[in-house]
Amino acid sequence: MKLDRLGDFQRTHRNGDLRLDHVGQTVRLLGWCRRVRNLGSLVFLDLRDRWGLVQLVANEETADPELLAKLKAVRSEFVLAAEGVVAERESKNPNMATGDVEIRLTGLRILNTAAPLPFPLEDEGVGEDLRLTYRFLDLRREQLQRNMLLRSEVANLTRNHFRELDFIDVETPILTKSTPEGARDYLVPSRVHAGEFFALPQSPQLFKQLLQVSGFERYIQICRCFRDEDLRADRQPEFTQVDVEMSFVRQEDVQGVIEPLMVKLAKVVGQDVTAPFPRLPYRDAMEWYGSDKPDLRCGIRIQDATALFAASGFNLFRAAAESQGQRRVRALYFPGEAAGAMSRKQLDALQETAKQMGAGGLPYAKWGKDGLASSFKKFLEPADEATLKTHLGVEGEGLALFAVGTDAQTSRVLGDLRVKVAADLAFFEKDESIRRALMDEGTFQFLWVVDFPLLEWSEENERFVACHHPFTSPHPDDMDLLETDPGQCRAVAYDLVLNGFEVGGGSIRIHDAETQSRMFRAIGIGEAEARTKFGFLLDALAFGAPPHGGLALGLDRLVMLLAGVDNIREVIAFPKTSQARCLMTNAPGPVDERQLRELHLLPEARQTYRVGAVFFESAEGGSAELRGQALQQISQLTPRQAQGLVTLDPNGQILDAQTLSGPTFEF
RNA sequence: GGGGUUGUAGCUCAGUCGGUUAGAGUGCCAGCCUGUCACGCUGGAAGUCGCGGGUUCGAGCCCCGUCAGCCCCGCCA
Repeated sequence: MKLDRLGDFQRTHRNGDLRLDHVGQTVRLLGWCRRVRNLGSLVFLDLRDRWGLVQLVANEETADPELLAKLKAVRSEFVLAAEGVVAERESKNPNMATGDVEIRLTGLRILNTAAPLPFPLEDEGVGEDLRLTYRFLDLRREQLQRNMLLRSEVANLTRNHFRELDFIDVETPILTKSTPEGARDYLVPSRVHAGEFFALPQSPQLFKQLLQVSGFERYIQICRCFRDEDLRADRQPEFTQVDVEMSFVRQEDVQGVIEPLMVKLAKVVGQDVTAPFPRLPYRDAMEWYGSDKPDLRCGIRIQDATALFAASGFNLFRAAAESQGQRRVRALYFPGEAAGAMSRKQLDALQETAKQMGAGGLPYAKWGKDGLASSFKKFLEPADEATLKTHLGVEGEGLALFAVGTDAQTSRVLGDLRVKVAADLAFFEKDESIRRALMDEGTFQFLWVVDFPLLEWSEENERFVACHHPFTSPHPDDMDLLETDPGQCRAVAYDLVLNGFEVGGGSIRIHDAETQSRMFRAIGIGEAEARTKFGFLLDALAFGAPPHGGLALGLDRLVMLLAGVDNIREVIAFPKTSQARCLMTNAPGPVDERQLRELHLLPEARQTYRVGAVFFESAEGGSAELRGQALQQISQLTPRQAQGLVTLDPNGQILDAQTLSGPTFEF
């Protein structure tokens, strides 16, 4: 098909903006054909641009035959420039923003054709591998256009927010140094320095701290970070971080800068949230919610029920009560008729889930229409039941689930079931207030989890490792524990949590060399090692480092939650699959051997040198040093007639040498 | 590294107990159609049943392996 040129065509309006006010005006529009409806001598076409959709029309009576023929040749996703007059429609479409008007065509340019798309843009259920292979088409879909627009809006609001607060945006290196602690690094081989590597940043952590030493006081960067770890629905190997660092601040100061930003961002998607957000110590979060990132849309709390079973006939529970706190009985109580109506089959399914999370079983007590049903009913005297009901706060119907074990075990199981079960029950629960208590869908529940432990014991490394990172300040009240009981030492570290997702994390940093040394010592990094790995940081701390702290927000995850989608790929233009591939570009891919050699990742190939007493040169390149070696070899081999072919391996070892007869001038 | 799940026409899917020529909707192509807007009607083309092997008289279906997508555990300072 012969294409038209854009030429001097100038767009006069955005397609989505046209209204009855425009009737009578001649307009020039650009965009893609969403669909043609050809009724024979009357043809409709929906033209889409970034701002909306408008209907074009032409008919046999009024339109130029050539124009009509051209219009009929248009297929979905052709790129068009259209000129026409805005007219009120004969039959209006109330489902369309521009549904009152249409454009009576007076001119049409086909700027480009389009092959039939591999998948329909309207369809929601298209396979994700296909969508990722043709991501440029996928991004034409309304949902992704909306998501990318939202993301852009969030980034702009964020920049403006920090700009108003006098933060400075500083770029930090992408080619940087591998950090020994934490996630696996993506490595970049250095061509100039054989055998050495850059690492892509997991975060600009040290740089932003050094910028505080430099005196910038308030730093912000929206930057890409990289972690070579396995993916999840909310985790990509490269991701964007809103990176913040401030001098002369306490934890509350950092939080006080972030909270109003969250209020603004929530507002973009019509959510009213109020600052300050609740602060929840890590210990309470684990005790009440079994998670360090609790979803507070669910109001149910884990309760300790150990003491109730001190004299129980149920051995499992009594043994825990007698374990002196080593093991406990903890419970979740879900009120409501939906909970009381849980079937045996559903409870069995829950038990399976619990077992997969490492629980031995899932004892339950259910108060339904027919009274009490329980997996340990035979051990429950009427008096015990009454105590249990009082303790758990049972009124009317409901379901209690129990877990027995160490705190870590029971937290994990109950923390997970808390949200899962509550969400399921809320779906069926008829009582509005109970439903809200179970799961208040459609709200944003921010909170800060604070007072994280500074260190945790790593079985793998047989030493303590930093929970957050090794630059996190110990809690001032716990400073002595660093040496006496490191596991109990709290950190001045805080996570921002939204609806069960960690959307940010930060800490007050260590700003004096002595504390930093104590920290390194606590995690088994010796003085020499600290010097090699973090020498520049230790130096910096020695030259007037101000007290400082900050935080990083996961922009992708935040936008995901704002967009109300359950996958981070939906808010990233060109994401990787869960196997860390790009299906569109097929990255990562193999590279030429030549490239590998340049990067010193493959040994240099064997090389044959033509050498002679008068001059020598390489036949196919080779290395200058080895040419000299080849010459030496041939002169030893044939002292009088030093000319020939010498093949050396990359280390200069002779693989083959032969003399050539006669003078060497013919080279 | 481990577990689960999916893979059939361009797309979304159905496919019974292992049994004749693997179907539907949609998209695509052609024709008709003056008020459509998921236009309608008629006709047509379209398949390496992810790939490889095995069992069987016979495999889309059963078995083994493998690849890819998705979810989870480990991992993610």
